[in-house]
Amino acid sequence: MNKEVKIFLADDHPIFREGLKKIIMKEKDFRVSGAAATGTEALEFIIHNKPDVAILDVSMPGLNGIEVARKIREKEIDTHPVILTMYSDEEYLETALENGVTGYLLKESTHTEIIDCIRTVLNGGYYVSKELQSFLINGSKHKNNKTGAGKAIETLTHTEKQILKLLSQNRTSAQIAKEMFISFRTVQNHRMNISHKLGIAGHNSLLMFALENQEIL
Amino acid sequence: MNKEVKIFLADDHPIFREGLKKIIMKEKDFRVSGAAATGTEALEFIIHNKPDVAILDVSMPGLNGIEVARKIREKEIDTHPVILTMYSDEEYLETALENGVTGYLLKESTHTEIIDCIRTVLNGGYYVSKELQSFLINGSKHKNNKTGAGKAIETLTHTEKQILKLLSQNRTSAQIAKEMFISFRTVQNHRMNISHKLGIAGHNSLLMFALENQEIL
DNA sequence: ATTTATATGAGTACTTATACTCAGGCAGGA
DNA sequence: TCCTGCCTGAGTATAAGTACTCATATAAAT
Repeated sequence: MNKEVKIFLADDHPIFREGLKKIIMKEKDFRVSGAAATGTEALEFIIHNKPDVAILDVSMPGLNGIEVARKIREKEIDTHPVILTMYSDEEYLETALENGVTGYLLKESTHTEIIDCIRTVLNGGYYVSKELQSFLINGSKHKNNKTGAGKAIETLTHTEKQILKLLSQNRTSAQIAKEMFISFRTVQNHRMNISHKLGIAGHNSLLMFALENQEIL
Repeated sequence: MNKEVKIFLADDHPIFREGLKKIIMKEKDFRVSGAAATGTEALEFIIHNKPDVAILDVSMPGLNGIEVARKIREKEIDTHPVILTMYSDEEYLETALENGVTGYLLKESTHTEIIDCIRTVLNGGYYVSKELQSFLINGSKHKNNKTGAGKAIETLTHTEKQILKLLSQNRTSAQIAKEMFISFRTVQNHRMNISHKLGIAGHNSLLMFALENQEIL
């Protein structure tokens, strides 16, 4: 592993680029081989220079970081894309993972986390920032939907859709049970089944889904 | 003018602090005399060390950058506060200027802009990032949609609004506590206080409110 | 006829949110 | 100085959701 690791940076904030560069250059075997402020520039550089790792901001002019990652995979370039973002947004993470991203960092990350992440993806592993790991638990296992929530909804049965609809009106399981003349345990079971079908998990995540999709239920 | 200029940095993102530090240290007469990740730490350092310039992030745990600036003026400390923020938000700029801020930079700023800004405020001048200067000229106010909820929201304190905002991103109390460096019991207390102020009660009702009003938080 | 999907119900454990209570610290105003 | 508002933290109790397990019944599909 004594070869020098080429790392590329893309972020539209000059200060951030400087900070990242400084952190990376503290590692003796790492080298910053280039930097860009837009997704388009980034992709061009990556295609021509094939760095080992590309650290990509999500919000950039032109292509965003996730789109750059997708292009990297489409063109079968041997560069590990690492996403670096301000927000701990579940949806971004999922989309990123679906597009071949193997490292996902928040800008709150410490030096150690950044270096850990780079080394992990270099070794072929996945690295997701601690704050986001709760989202990950079910996300990568099954389900490749989420690009079209509508598709996933179609796999739900009539009863399940009915429960989702009532959920979106902020009813509790007990209230739904009463309205549907079934046990509240049955409602809970349906909720779990729905969550599994949709590939979601965690507190309130089903409620959030119901709210976001209430017009197509 | 041959005295060394002491500059202090406050930002909760380690990468950003590194980047800023690097940019500032390229100037021979500038020195980074300290850095902090929270507003409270920042204020303490500024009081004790009285740097010439304090570069303050807006969104930080504890006090935010603008609050730190206000404290600096209240305590009549001879430090020039410079606000550094992600968002080109008119309201923030106004509040900042009202609180004695003489420099207002966006995180998109280039090296040159940052250095220019520091030199300008050192000379007693005002520096506002180009992207924001339009707001200064036509001091227009196109806000205030008092939808009833809007009025209630205005009675909330800054901390309460921050918690509501995080809630709207589907964070749990424990996650919010971690992000704000406070106990999750305190978060729960804030949630109860918010509910009382807004006149709402019951499971998920606060989450629902946060979701419905997330764009005006 | 066996499998499969669906609907129903329950046991158990754990996490999270709501709803009270109380209290200390700190800053600003009357 | 006292009072008030805000932030902080905790004790206790209850309600609700999540996450697994298991079981039964029925209808449709193979």
